[in-house]
Amino acid sequence: MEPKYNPKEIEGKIYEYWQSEGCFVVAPSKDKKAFAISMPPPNVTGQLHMGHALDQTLQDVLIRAKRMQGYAALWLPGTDHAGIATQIKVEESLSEQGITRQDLGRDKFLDKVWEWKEQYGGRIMEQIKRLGASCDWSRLRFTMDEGYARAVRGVFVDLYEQGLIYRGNRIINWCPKCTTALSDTEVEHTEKNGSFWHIRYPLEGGGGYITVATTRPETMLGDTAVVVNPSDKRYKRLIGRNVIIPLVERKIPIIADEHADETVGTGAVKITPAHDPDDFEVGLRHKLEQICVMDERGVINEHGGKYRGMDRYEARKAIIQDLEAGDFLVETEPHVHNVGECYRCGTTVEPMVSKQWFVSMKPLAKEAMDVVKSGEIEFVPARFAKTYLNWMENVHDWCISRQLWWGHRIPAFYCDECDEVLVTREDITECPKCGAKVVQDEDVLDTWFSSALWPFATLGYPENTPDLDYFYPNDVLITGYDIIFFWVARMIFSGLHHTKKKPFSKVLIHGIVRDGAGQKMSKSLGNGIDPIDIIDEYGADALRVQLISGNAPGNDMRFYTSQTEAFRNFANKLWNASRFVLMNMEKTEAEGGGKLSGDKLELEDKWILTLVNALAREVNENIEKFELGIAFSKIYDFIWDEFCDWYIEMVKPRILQGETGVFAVLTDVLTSTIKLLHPFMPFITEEIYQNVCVGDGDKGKKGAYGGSSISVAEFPVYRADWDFSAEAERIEAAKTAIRAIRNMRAEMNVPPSKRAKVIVVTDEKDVFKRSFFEKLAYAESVEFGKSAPDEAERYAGITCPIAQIFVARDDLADKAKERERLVKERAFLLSEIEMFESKLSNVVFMKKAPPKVIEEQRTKLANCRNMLVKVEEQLLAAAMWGIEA
RNA sequence: GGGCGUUUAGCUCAGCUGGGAGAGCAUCUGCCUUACAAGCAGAGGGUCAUAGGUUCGAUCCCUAUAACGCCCACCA
Repeated sequence: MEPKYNPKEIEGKIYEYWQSEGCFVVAPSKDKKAFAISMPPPNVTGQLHMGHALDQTLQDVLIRAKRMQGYAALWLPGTDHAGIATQIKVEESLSEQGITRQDLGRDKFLDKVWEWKEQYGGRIMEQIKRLGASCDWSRLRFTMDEGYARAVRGVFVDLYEQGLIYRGNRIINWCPKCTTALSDTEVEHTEKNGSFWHIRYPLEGGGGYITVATTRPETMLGDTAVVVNPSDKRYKRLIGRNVIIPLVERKIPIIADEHADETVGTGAVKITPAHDPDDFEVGLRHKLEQICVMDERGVINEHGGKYRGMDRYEARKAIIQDLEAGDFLVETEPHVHNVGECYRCGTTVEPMVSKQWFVSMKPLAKEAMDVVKSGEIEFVPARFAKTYLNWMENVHDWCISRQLWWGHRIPAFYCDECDEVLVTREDITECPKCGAKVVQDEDVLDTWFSSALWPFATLGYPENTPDLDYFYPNDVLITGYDIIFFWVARMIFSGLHHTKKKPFSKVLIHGIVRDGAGQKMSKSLGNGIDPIDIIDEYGADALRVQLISGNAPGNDMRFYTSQTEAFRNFANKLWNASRFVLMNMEKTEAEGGGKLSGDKLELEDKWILTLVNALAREVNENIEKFELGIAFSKIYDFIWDEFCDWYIEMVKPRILQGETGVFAVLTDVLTSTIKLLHPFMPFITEEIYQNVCVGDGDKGKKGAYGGSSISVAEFPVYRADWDFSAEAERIEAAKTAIRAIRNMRAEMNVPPSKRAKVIVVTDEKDVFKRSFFEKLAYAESVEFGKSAPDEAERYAGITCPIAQIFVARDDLADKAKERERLVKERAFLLSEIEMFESKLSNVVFMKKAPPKVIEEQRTKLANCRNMLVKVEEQLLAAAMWGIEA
């Protein structure tokens, strides 16, 4: 093993080893319980970003832990065709050659997209492998592969036949750049500074004006009414009269509707049913005409008179100029309002009436809410259930048709002759009713319509396959809070409706990864950090644990490479500890991994075994609660602080003396520890396992990846027979003593090279081993005594729980510093004592506090008092030998 | 207009169901102590946002306030 851990050298070959051993391939098994996670499918042509890395890591930690715990653990990977995103990408690349998709035509364009998919489709999966993801790659799926497409089509037909999918002319969000309809979730709202234009609409036949206010004057081209509130006294007499739209010169009525709010604007609202969701509703109530004034690119159409051919913003400018010129513009008021933007391209969305396909949400939403309310599906952290329910409560019908070419084509066929609409599982060419030719709907389905089926369509649905039976419902879904509505919600109602089962039991939600300045990482800002670069430099393990550490569930986190470095260092620490064990084992030809027998164990062995044992228990508990970061930090602390800094140092003298039995403990502890760590840091733990952990299970040849992998080893659990709490406490006392000596020496600036005689006064000699002080506390020699040494002035005294330590101070330090230390110590003890005393003399505390707490306080008080006595003795002695106290 | 989150050491953040606050980085001091300088040993640094309340006891529970951030919503 090299002195420095070099992840780059080993990660690739380890991943290959796992794959060749088939460590991640899983099948239904009678002997095992299933545990299944479906990977949120990334965009097929996308590239790995930090958000994925976080998401993948969480899933991998869980699935690896479950695999080791003996579950048939399935992590099913796959990619999403990502309709708009992919189509835009391919169109962009074509436009570099000056080609549009229309030039190519639908079929040829789709060929190009498939080519594109073939070219880039494997990229992100390869990147996910770099992270160490333990997916069952034999089950890789794609949302447009053959079986999946059948599932999607079947579901569409089912919903249609059940009356839950309908086609209708309704107002939808339209992206003029992507030239497609969008669902509500695909629109992002941003606050923008705009204007509120007050415009005079002259009354028909003269007699004045009614002033309306609007933020989008260009829509006046499609106005079909002005509404006022029926109780608005200002306008009561005008209800029923007509106004003439300025510039347009069209006559429209003034009507009464509650929609108008007296307190907003002028209290009179112009109504454009074809271009505003509110107005659309008003229009329906009053049977108003819908005049669509824009084409699919947001350009004014033939209904716009002289403005025809202008882009919507050009038209707005021109209209305002003309209004001003015609003295129709009363006022221009600055106004902040929310503008909807396309989540893919950022273009301002245009509400438009259009014929689209919709999923009827109300009937589906009820069950989807019940299952969360009852706790059958549990969100972690729980607060996201509220977010989910709130959304589901107010959900609108879901517009699922997209005017794109890349995606699942809507399986609806229209008859040329009899206008029959046919929604079918198989393609048809002629109308079964009249025999005329039929044409298929041009549109495709919302990508999210197909990804909503992911947990079951990937397992064979609609066929009732053994896989579906065994791995469905999934156990956990892991994803970011930003796609709860897009995906999680839709999977829940889709799963419930189509399979009659919930798709998963728990939803683990995480936040997003931001850059060091707290900014969202994005391509346009150029502040993204490429996970692959990080892996290249620091290793996948370091990246993984960084991503799951130091942040509360569901919260966002910031990414600092200084953190990655810290975890890289941790990997190196573990590496070197393992190297130490291995090197010494080879040197002494000791056998590791032998059976541990309790009667041969030293105190410190029992101590460390007790700690690993407790660690195993806690890590299991934390993982069960999805507290992965907490679990990891416990392992981290154990390895670095307890195992490396204390245990290994404690046993070094034994190794030097040629004791070989200690290697059984060393390898046992190391093996348990790296098993616990493996889900978090899979690569380094495998490498160590293969090199050091001889004798574990059916391990093959050392260093050759010959035998079984740690990834399928048994996960450590708590064992009552390895719990030596009493002995462990003794070692803590020894540690305290050693720390106290170090502390004193440091305060007096004594270099480690200056060794000093140590006298230990204690009743428990075996706790305070000579070698501990020699190795860990720079002792020159160690003596045990029954009481303080005679020439007290030649020693610095340190008071600890079950011992008093005297360090020969002849050459160590000046007396003034020593006195200072004692005085400080005394002051500290006095303040502690005062605090405990006041607590214990509080009658209400004594009456109400739990006995355990009272006992604790008492013990602490007693300890402090004992120590105070010793400290004062020393101060007294100091006074006797002439140091002012 | 609703809902949610955050506020803890110089920086970034932990702190699981209340019993006197931790990590990493940074800073300071001393060490190349044969696993590791990507290291070892020590140190400094916090009235846990503010004001009330519950409690024997509050960083933790309740109420209000402030600042910042996020999500949802058809206010022209």
